[in-house]
Amino acid sequence: MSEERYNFRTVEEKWQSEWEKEKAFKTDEKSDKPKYYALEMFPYPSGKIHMGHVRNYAMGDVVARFKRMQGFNVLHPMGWDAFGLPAENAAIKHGVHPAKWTKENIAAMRKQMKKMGLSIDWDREVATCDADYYKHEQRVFLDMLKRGLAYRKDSWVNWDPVEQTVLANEQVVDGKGWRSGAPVEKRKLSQWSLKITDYADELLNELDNLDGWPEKVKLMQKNWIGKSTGAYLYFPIVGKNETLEVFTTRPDTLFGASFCAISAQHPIALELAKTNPDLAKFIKECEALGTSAASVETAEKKGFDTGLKVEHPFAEEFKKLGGNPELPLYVANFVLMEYGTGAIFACPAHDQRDLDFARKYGLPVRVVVAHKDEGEPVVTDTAFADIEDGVAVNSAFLNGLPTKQAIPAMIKKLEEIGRGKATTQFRLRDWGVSRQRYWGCPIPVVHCEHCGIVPVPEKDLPVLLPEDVVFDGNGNPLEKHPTWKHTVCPVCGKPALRETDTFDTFFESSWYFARYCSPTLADKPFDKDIADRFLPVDQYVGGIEHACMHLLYARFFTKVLRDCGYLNVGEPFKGLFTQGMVCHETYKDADGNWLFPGEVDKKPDGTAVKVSDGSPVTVGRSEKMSKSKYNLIDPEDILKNYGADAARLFVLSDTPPDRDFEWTTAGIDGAWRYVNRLWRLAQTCPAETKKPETLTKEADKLVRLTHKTIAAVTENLEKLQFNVALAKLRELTNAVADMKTDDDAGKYAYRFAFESLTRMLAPVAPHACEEIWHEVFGQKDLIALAAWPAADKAFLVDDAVTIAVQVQGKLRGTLEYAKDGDEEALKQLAMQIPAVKAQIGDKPVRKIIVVKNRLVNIVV
RNA sequence: GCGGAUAUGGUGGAAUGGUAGACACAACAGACUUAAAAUCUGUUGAGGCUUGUCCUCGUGCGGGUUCGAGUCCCGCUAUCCGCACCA
Repeated sequence: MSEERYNFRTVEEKWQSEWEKEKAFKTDEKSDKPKYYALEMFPYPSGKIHMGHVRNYAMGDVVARFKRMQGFNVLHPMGWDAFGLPAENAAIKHGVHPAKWTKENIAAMRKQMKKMGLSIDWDREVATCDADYYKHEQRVFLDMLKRGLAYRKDSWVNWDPVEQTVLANEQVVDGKGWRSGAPVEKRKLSQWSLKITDYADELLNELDNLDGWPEKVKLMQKNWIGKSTGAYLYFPIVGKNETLEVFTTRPDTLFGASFCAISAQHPIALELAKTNPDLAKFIKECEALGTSAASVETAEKKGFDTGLKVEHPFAEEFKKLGGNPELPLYVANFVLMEYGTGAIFACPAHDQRDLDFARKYGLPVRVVVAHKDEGEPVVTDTAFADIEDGVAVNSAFLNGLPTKQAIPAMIKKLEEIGRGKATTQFRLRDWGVSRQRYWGCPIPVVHCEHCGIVPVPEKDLPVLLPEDVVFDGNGNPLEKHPTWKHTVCPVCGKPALRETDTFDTFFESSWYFARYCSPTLADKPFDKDIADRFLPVDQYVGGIEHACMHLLYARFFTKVLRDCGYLNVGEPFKGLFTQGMVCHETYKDADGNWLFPGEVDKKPDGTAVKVSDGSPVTVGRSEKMSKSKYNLIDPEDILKNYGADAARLFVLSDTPPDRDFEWTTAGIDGAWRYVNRLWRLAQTCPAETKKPETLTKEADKLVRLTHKTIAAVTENLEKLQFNVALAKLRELTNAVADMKTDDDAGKYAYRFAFESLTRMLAPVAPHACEEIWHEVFGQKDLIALAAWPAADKAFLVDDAVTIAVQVQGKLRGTLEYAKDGDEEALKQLAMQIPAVKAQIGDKPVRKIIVVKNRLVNIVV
């Protein structure tokens, strides 16, 4: 206590080992306290934690510690999303085995995370690449197979013809393989899919019950599921005994049809390409875009006229309206095979994409929807796609019908003549879980020539990954393994082949939150009773980038687990919070090369120079920290030089947690100074003083402020408004520092306020607060397990309030007035303010609006 | 392209439709010091003059609703996130 400077290194180390020794954060499954499950999205073990992790885990840890102090039995676990591509890339590049690479990365990251002082029950740690973990999901997969939820389906993949390997979307750069540089091809593979679409309605409907989720995420999931009602339409192909089936949400625009278009992967296109080399070439061109929807839809719209014609379902009427009932059929690069039927009919006047395409290829544009008030639109470069205020025109039997009635009217007519039928379509597609990769969970089935696909019997689980594999960047290492895939059929006993695909890593992350409930249970994924007690997760914290895929897959998986009898809950995450990214300024030297922050010396005027030679540096805007832009700050350095408390304080201060956060040196310096200031205030904290009969005015003010701060901070933390909570705590800190301690009232108030402050800061800066708790307040037990302070309501309201006085809604003065005081007298007082009088002048007062205890507004 | 979000001083941001700028950073001035660091005190949205308990303007841009709009509504612009094999 004699040290002037706070030594965070010894203090942080001391309490971290103390917490570990005491098993302070171990979750007692038998506790009768109410449970609280706090969870952050588990990390991929890349080898080092980054600032995004620091921000994420700081938030989750504050929630966990806050709830623990509020008396909850908190479950706060951590683990590793340990399968995935980077380990395999490292194996190809550096020759290190994925298992070894992953294990070492986990050890390094665990060490860093422990230095953050997170209140985690490390006894529950899981790594998804352990057979003890993945064997359970093999069993769940067999359940899915039994229930018909897992099935084989042809899917398109990016194929690198040089590496003979399937590429991930991120491995396709400008239509070429990132290592080989060869133009990618699309290949159709028979792969495992899960019927998430069976659950589409439930996934959609239950969003309404997820009150603890941000509206934006629920909206994104709703749009991702994309339930839309519309119709299938049938267009006979002229001169052939075939019919083109299309899906549309706007059958009411059928009389505006201009052409039909099919995807480059549509069976008709593939068939025609066999005898048409130009079309084959065009399809190749489309394939070079890869399989990602974004690249397909942002590419310049291109088409290829197949020469085929399709017949309009209402050929007679269409002819009478001046249309040519034989519509050209194009292959178009923007039509997705995965959605609907892979074929569309195009109405350029009322769909922007169709219009762009029609203009390019000189196809007709027929207006068939008018605005109900403004009449027929003039379509030049902008399609009129409004459905709220549209009315059908130039459309035979639909004329005059508002769009919303025209749609069902058209469907009814189509059904009558057998040229279409109503349907509900989901944008959501079944979840393709097959990956042609080594570093993943083996899919537990056997392909037998005689018996077909045979599940591996439960007694033979787990199907283990072989360790002796070769990584040369060519093909799937599992497929190429000399012996591994050769086995015998569990049914007939004849030689058979193992499935060499592994699971998508989203499979592991879809149920890890349940595994934490029973992390070491050998014969089952988790104990049903314990899972039912601790699930759903009360507060889940992670990045917004997972809004659709991970969060939807986890919801789906939970429902499947429920239906297979593993647990009773149907939704995994009761509360969800999505934090923003961590950003930093970017720097480039005169030659345009990126520079690390450490290579740059910033001047007070905002300009910057290179440390090495003083040459000028261009300061770019703040962007998401990334390796490619060199704008990284290593948490390791920060923890070493400033300590965990300062780092945690900084990432939670100033910026709302859901927004992007800008890392600055000034900011971390400021947080570090605050920890030191707290320490100095601790040094001057008076010894325990009996509460005097009456408090001085100043002491009373501080006590009141303390209670108000407790109330505000409690509310802010419940809402995860860490930045606002910390601002309030700063205010209280300033008030404590201003408190004179030359009388007993002052001594009492100081100590009371400072003790409350210490408790409230404990979740954010746990080490410093623990030290103060023991050294200044002489406590024997941990502050981590102490009680959260309670605000006394009697101190929350003041006798006098400040009333704003406005004229015409503009502030002209303020008044101190008794709380809930007489309104008539208040009005008179307000009128007496000179500035108010001056504003009113000789204008008559029309009315006076009084908002109780807040303001008076005089309208003249 | 489609879907989702964001925009307030020099900077990060605060603000149940009711006193815009809390809290912090930076900057400037002062105290302490041989000096620096640290610390403490003060000033700090812009403009104006009559320097006041003053006036005008001000929350990305253009409109609207209201006694009153950063907040609600309509239309833009810019930036960010996701788009199904990165996790």
